[in-house]
Amino acid sequence: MAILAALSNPHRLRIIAALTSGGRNYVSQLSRELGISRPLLHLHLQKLAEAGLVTSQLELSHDGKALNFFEVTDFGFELTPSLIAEAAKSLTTNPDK
Amino acid sequence: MAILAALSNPHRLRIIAALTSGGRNYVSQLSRELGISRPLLHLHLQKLAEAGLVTSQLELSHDGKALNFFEVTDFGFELTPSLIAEAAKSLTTNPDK
DNA sequence: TTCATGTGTAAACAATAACTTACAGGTGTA
DNA sequence: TACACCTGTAAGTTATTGTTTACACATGAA
Repeated sequence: MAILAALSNPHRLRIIAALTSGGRNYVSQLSRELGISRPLLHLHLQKLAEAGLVTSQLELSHDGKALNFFEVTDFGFELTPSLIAEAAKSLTTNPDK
Repeated sequence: MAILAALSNPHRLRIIAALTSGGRNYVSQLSRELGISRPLLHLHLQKLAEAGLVTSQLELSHDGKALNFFEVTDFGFELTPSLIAEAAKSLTTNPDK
């Protein structure tokens, strides 16, 4: 559910695409490549991370800057009516929001 | 993309679940079973139909009422980083919204 | 005719999500 | 010190969704 919500946004799809094709990257660099503001990218990365679609690890560059690298987890989900029906059961009992 | 957006809503997941488990159903009846108002259900069904996840066909009941039956299409999608990366290409060239 | 059923949709409002701007802090180099 | 990078986040605004209420119309039965 959180995964579907995370993927229902053009920016976030492009973020995953960029990280998939170009490999891991840090926030500021990625924001330049995608042409979206850093705070906005930060927010989207946050949602993707909450959904477990990306992970981050803070690293120190050679010149001492702290860079937060993101990369996609190699997830795999299948979307079929029956699987959705199964997943939807957790909605009635567990009011997600 | 429209598919992902359509699935990123609790109501719509429950609609698919209900139609998958209980088979085809018409709007008013479904709204009673799910406990959501008919206009609201109508709107959600509309979005699901636009995404191609459900189809509808108008039928006449024995007593002459026009009933609009909905059923799920047996779709199947796989969600992986590379498939998303591929799908995201159509976003840059084709501004969906 | 009136009532109960079914259909659809427009309009107004409420709740979320998206986005920008602005701030606060860190390091290394000139 | 001042600048150029990097990080994060809070606040305010705009845009998008979701939701309700109310309308309009059609059919069969009482």
